[in-house]
Amino acid sequence: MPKDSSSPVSMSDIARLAGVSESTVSRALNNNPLINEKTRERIQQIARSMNYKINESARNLRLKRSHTISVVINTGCAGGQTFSDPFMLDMIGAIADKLAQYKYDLLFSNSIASNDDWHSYLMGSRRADGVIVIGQGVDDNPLRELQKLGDPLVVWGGTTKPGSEYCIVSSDNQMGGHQATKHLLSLGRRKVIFLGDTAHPEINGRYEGYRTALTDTGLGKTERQIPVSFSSESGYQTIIDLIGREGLTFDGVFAASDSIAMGAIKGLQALGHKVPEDVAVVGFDDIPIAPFYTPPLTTVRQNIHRAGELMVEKVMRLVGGQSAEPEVLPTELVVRASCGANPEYQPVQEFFQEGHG
Amino acid sequence: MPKDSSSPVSMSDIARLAGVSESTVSRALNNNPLINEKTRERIQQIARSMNYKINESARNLRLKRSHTISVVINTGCAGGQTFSDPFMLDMIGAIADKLAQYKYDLLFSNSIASNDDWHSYLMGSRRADGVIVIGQGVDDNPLRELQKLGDPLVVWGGTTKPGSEYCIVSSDNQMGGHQATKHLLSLGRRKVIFLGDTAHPEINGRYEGYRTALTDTGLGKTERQIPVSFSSESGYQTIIDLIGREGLTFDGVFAASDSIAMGAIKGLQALGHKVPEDVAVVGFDDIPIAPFYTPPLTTVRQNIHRAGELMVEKVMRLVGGQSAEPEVLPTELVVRASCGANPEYQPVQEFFQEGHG
DNA sequence: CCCTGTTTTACAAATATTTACCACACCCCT
DNA sequence: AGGGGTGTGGTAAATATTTGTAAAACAGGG
Repeated sequence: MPKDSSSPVSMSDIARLAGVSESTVSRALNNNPLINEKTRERIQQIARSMNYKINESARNLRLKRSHTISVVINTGCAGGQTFSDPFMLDMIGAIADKLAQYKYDLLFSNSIASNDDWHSYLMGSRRADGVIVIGQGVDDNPLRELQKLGDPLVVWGGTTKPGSEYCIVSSDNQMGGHQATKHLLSLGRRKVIFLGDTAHPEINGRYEGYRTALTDTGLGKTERQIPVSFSSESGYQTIIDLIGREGLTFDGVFAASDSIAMGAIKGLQALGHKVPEDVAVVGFDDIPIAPFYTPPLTTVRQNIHRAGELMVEKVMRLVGGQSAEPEVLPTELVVRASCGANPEYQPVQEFFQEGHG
Repeated sequence: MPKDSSSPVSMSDIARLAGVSESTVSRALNNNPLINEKTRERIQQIARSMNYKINESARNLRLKRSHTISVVINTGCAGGQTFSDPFMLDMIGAIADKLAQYKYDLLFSNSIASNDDWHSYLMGSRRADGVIVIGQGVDDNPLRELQKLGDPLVVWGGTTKPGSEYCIVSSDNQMGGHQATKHLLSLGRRKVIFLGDTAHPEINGRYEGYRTALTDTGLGKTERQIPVSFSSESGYQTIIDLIGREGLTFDGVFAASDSIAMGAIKGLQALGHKVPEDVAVVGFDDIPIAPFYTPPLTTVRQNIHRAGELMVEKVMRLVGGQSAEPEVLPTELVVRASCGANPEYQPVQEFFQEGHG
């Protein structure tokens, strides 16, 4: 029979049972060398037998910390409605796993508005010791503000803007954009459009890579960027509208995310255009469904797991008063069928190669 | 100029500035009627001007609570690697939004193993006032244990097992399975197989619906269930293996999730079978990508948003010492093209109908 | 002016933990 | 035998808040 739940066991209970003072219990449980090994063992034994669990509120109060990191999804779209991109969940999972290694808690927020006071909301009441923000957003003023106040902050984002000195971890978006676009061009495509909202720094990096690939090939004049938000609907509707207005004026699409790419492909198919024969499409992210789409999606893979780990490591350094440098992760082009390079592609090849991941 | 960050402003600072005692400040900030309206106004004004934020650790310590709810993803697959089903993120988002309304924090856990002591981990150190578990899992002993210890607990799951008295919110999985299967049968399919692991109660409910639909139609003998885990890979591989072994012995597939359904469709296509002509497929969840898959996926929609709201409402009741009843949400069949009923389906129809909802 | 009753505010205890400082005992050396 | 170091463990203060109780201030009626 466990203790009465109305009075959970506290340090003073242990102290009374062990016949020592509370401070001794505290030191014993923290393996403080001031305490004799024998007493320490005895006290820890009593604590175990009473199923004692330290009260984190009290400890955090005394130690002026929270042992918690806030994780914020910051896609810019207010209300937090439409962030169901699978990419996000993978990222949060990776962060959660790594934080658990550090025995830190993960406080999740998604409905934080751009005009809120982020410092007050995330750090002000000492709810968290540090913040990880996923997505740099269109307006990074809240992030700058956080950084200026000295809050430990790591951002998953794009390139550093001038005056933004917070620690950014990101994929090499320019490299990814370049890989994707060069690949399309190398397959003979001559009019490749870019689908994505360049107001987001991470998207803008992909756009830059796209542009340099075009100019490298002497096709700089054919550049065309169309702003699209982060959903499949948006990709679909944009393609329908565009072709409805102008006809099919392009033979390649580089989409800023896999979700957008899939919407775009559906739009092309709806209008009777074949992918990849008429239009080749490349996405970004390599979400889990990508190999199983029709056609299987050629895309740029980001190392989400490593990214999550890195962000946690860096935010822990900042919490500990150390410095943390920005870091850029390489991307990898995954060639499947939607680009036209690999019409025979079947997922099974991939899983044999990778030993089922 | 904000205060020196090394000494955040506390109640005693406000008290000194206002020339009153700390207790008066506390009551004033909590709008306690014991405090004269004029002093209250004055104190709140001072607090605002000093950018005062209450220290939640201290408050929680004093009030013996944490103002936090733990949310656990419990798909049973240890390590927390493969839960990137978009369904999960939608659910967590819905829960987070609703918790924010209550001004409660969301503590996120995913790497909790089945053999851990859930109570210690989630509640023991007073980290959370209650727990929401997403997924009943194959083994619900940890959940029973939590409930027996009196922890406020709400579970997203399937049907109640005998002896499990925790509060369950769920979709009407039997209804959904019945809708899906009956739909396939009404389209003339005569050999429909079920893809999913019935060890999970929620999946088992869908399987029950599938079975009753078959027996209702006199096709009970044709029942066939194949265990598949929660990923597209698994759906794909299962179909490849099955047809490789036995040839195409079925003309319909009801998959326990959209991810599985998409993997299965890809497997069928890989072997040269047409969907929906040769085999009709229906999924479950209506994830955002479903309308944009090829063919657009016929599926059973769950009201995730309402589910998240309900779970939060119920867990708050439990935290407040009230009771909370289980609740079952109706499902809705969404007919697109993968079942063969609606070959002309295009996403745009849907979005016009729903006003881009 | 005093008594009563009401309004307003102060005092102090309580929450569970950590830690700087102090005290006691013991042993060895002188 | 006393002094100084060392190994232990206790005392009390500190963290920021809430709340029961006491007390002061104040008004009104006799």
